[in-house]
Amino acid sequence: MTPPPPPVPDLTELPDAELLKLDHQVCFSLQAASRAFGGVYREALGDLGLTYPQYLAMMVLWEHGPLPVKTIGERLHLDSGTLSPLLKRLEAAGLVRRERSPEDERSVMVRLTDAGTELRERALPVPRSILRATGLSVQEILALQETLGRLTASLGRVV
Amino acid sequence: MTPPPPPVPDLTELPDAELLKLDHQVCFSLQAASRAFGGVYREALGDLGLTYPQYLAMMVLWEHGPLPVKTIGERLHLDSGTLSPLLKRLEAAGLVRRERSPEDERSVMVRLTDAGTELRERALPVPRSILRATGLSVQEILALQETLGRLTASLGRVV
DNA sequence: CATCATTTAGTTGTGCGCAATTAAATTGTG
DNA sequence: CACAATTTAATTGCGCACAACTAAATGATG
Repeated sequence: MTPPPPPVPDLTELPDAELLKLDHQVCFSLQAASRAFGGVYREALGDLGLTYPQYLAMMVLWEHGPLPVKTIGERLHLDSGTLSPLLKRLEAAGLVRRERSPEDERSVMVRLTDAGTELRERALPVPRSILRATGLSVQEILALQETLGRLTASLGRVV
Repeated sequence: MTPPPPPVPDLTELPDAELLKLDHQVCFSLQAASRAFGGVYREALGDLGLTYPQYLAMMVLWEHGPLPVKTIGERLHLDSGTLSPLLKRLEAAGLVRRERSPEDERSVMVRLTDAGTELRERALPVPRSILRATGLSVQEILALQETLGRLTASLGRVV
């Protein structure tokens, strides 16, 4: 990928103008990729009637079974301000039910309905088509995720 | 869409169930990093009274001078549905003026006010602090950008 | 030149993402 | 036990992203 390690500039040596460009590019690249993913997912998930964040929430439930809102939020790094309306929409679509936990009345358990469980079958082929659309090899994807993980940790906003 | 020899990633060996796990979603890593950037930018730009998308728009104007809305949108891959209210907010903040072009009355020219031009000085140290916050080396950043660029191109949603 | 198509912004509506606040239940402590 | 602190969701408000639509100006065509 980058076989020859040429004179590698340190951040402290670069002029502001250069940093401005670099900064612009890296954040912009990130958002552009994120937005491109959004478009592909919108197409892939349109038939299922899910948005991408809704799909993420469904995946957590498919994988782990009934969970309180808090746990879903931890898995997705989302707070109740985002999740509450999202889960309400999933409930309105008949995919989940929300009911307060008997043992702890603060907590709201979210569980799949039959329709929500069955939707998993139709969602199974989605990841493969998405990954194929990236044009990246498995190794590249893993390397990318590793870098992004470190980046996110450094930026320190795990929420 | 991709007539040239498709460099098919080696995904065929992994079972669907494995792919469907949250941990294997590149997109999730990407969005997490993107949101983490948002948080850091929010802190860095708070003093300037700018959001990150507003900062991007200001950067385009700082770099290129007065531009029609359409051109700003092309630079940032944003449409009028996003830009119109954003530019209105910048105008309300006294940073830009918007006036219809005399030679083409359809087009709206956006130009910096004095306050908008002067804001650039206060924005200059932002990129360095952002890049430092990433914890990545310059070569890692360049490699990341390269991968993200290919990714975005493959996903094919440049706008 | 009259009409239709295209271009350019704006508007509306939906759905995040997040900060700040509120309300209720639970826990901890004197 | 009483009361303060904490936990858990929900709500409100703001801004962005995008689709779908509208309105106005311009360009193209017969």
